[in-house]
Amino acid sequence: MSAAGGEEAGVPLARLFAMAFRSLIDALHARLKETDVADLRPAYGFVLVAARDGAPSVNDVAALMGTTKQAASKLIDGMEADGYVHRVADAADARARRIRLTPRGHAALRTVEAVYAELEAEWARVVGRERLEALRGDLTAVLRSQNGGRLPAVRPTW
Amino acid sequence: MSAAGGEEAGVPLARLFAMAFRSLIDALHARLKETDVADLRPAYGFVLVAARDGAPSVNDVAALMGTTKQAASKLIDGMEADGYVHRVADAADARARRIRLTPRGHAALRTVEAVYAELEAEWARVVGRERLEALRGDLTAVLRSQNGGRLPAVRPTW
DNA sequence: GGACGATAGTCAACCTGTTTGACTATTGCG
DNA sequence: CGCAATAGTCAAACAGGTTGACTATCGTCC
Repeated sequence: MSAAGGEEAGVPLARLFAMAFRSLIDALHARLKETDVADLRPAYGFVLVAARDGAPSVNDVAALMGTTKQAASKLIDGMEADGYVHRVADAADARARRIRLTPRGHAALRTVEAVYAELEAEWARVVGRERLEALRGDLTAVLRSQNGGRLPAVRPTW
Repeated sequence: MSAAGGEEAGVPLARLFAMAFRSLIDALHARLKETDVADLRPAYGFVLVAARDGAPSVNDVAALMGTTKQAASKLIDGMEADGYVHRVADAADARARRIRLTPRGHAALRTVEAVYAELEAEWARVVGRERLEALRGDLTAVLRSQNGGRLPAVRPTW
């Protein structure tokens, strides 16, 4: 008797989300293993995207990830050591340091996005593009509605 | 179409899943804080449900969670110490030990299910019951199709 | 009916990532 | 100015997980 059995009735959404997340992240990093960004850790991708869209501070990263700023700082330390980002002084606030992508970071982002796009395409092949976008829209709507219009932090509380 | 770089343009599904999972788990445990099962750790719920549906072995739990059997054993140690489950000998295999719910485990499961049902109901209130079930069905379909018909492990690889 | 590889589980050591707590430097505001 | 609030770091402790080694039992093949 398998512990993964008894699945016919509605599987709890929490479990589905956990599996879906893990599934995507695992597949992504499995494929990245064969590229020049094989050392990418799971959390890196989120920071890379954030750094493309803006120039997040340590606190921004902490808020994005849902950790303390100390943990965010260490995460950035790692990414900096791996050459993906670097810290730059904030022109307007001498306390703050902003994260910027290095050339390697830009390249990594492009690779990640290409591979990730494939993964979503494979999902679309199963349920159809339309349902996939409905799913994205519904999820976004619920998360925003429960969070004052903003999106919550990403890191699973485990 | 909204301004470039905004979040309205497709948020990556991986991120949405991560946020959705965290959101549900956080809300669940926030509400459980005020019950008699305040010491429930995030992973416990999955094991409780598995132990309701069957009598999982340590290896079953490891497969369900996506960890090593050592980690699963430790998890069960904790649940046993907290009085939620206990290990019983397997009638057919002297090597195996099966997990069973204690009375407290059953009570906890009932509480968790009641609170969790509320959470899903709140989701349904935003997107509608129908779309929620479509979402559940689509997710289940994709995960199964990519996993030889079975559902994959739950624990996020982080 | 033994021998042997495979399987279930545990123990112990270690590793990684996160938190808690304390501290410095800068900012904004009364 | 004076001072609370904010941005960030350092350091120690912790939690949960992994790797590796080991025991006991099972199943199979001869």
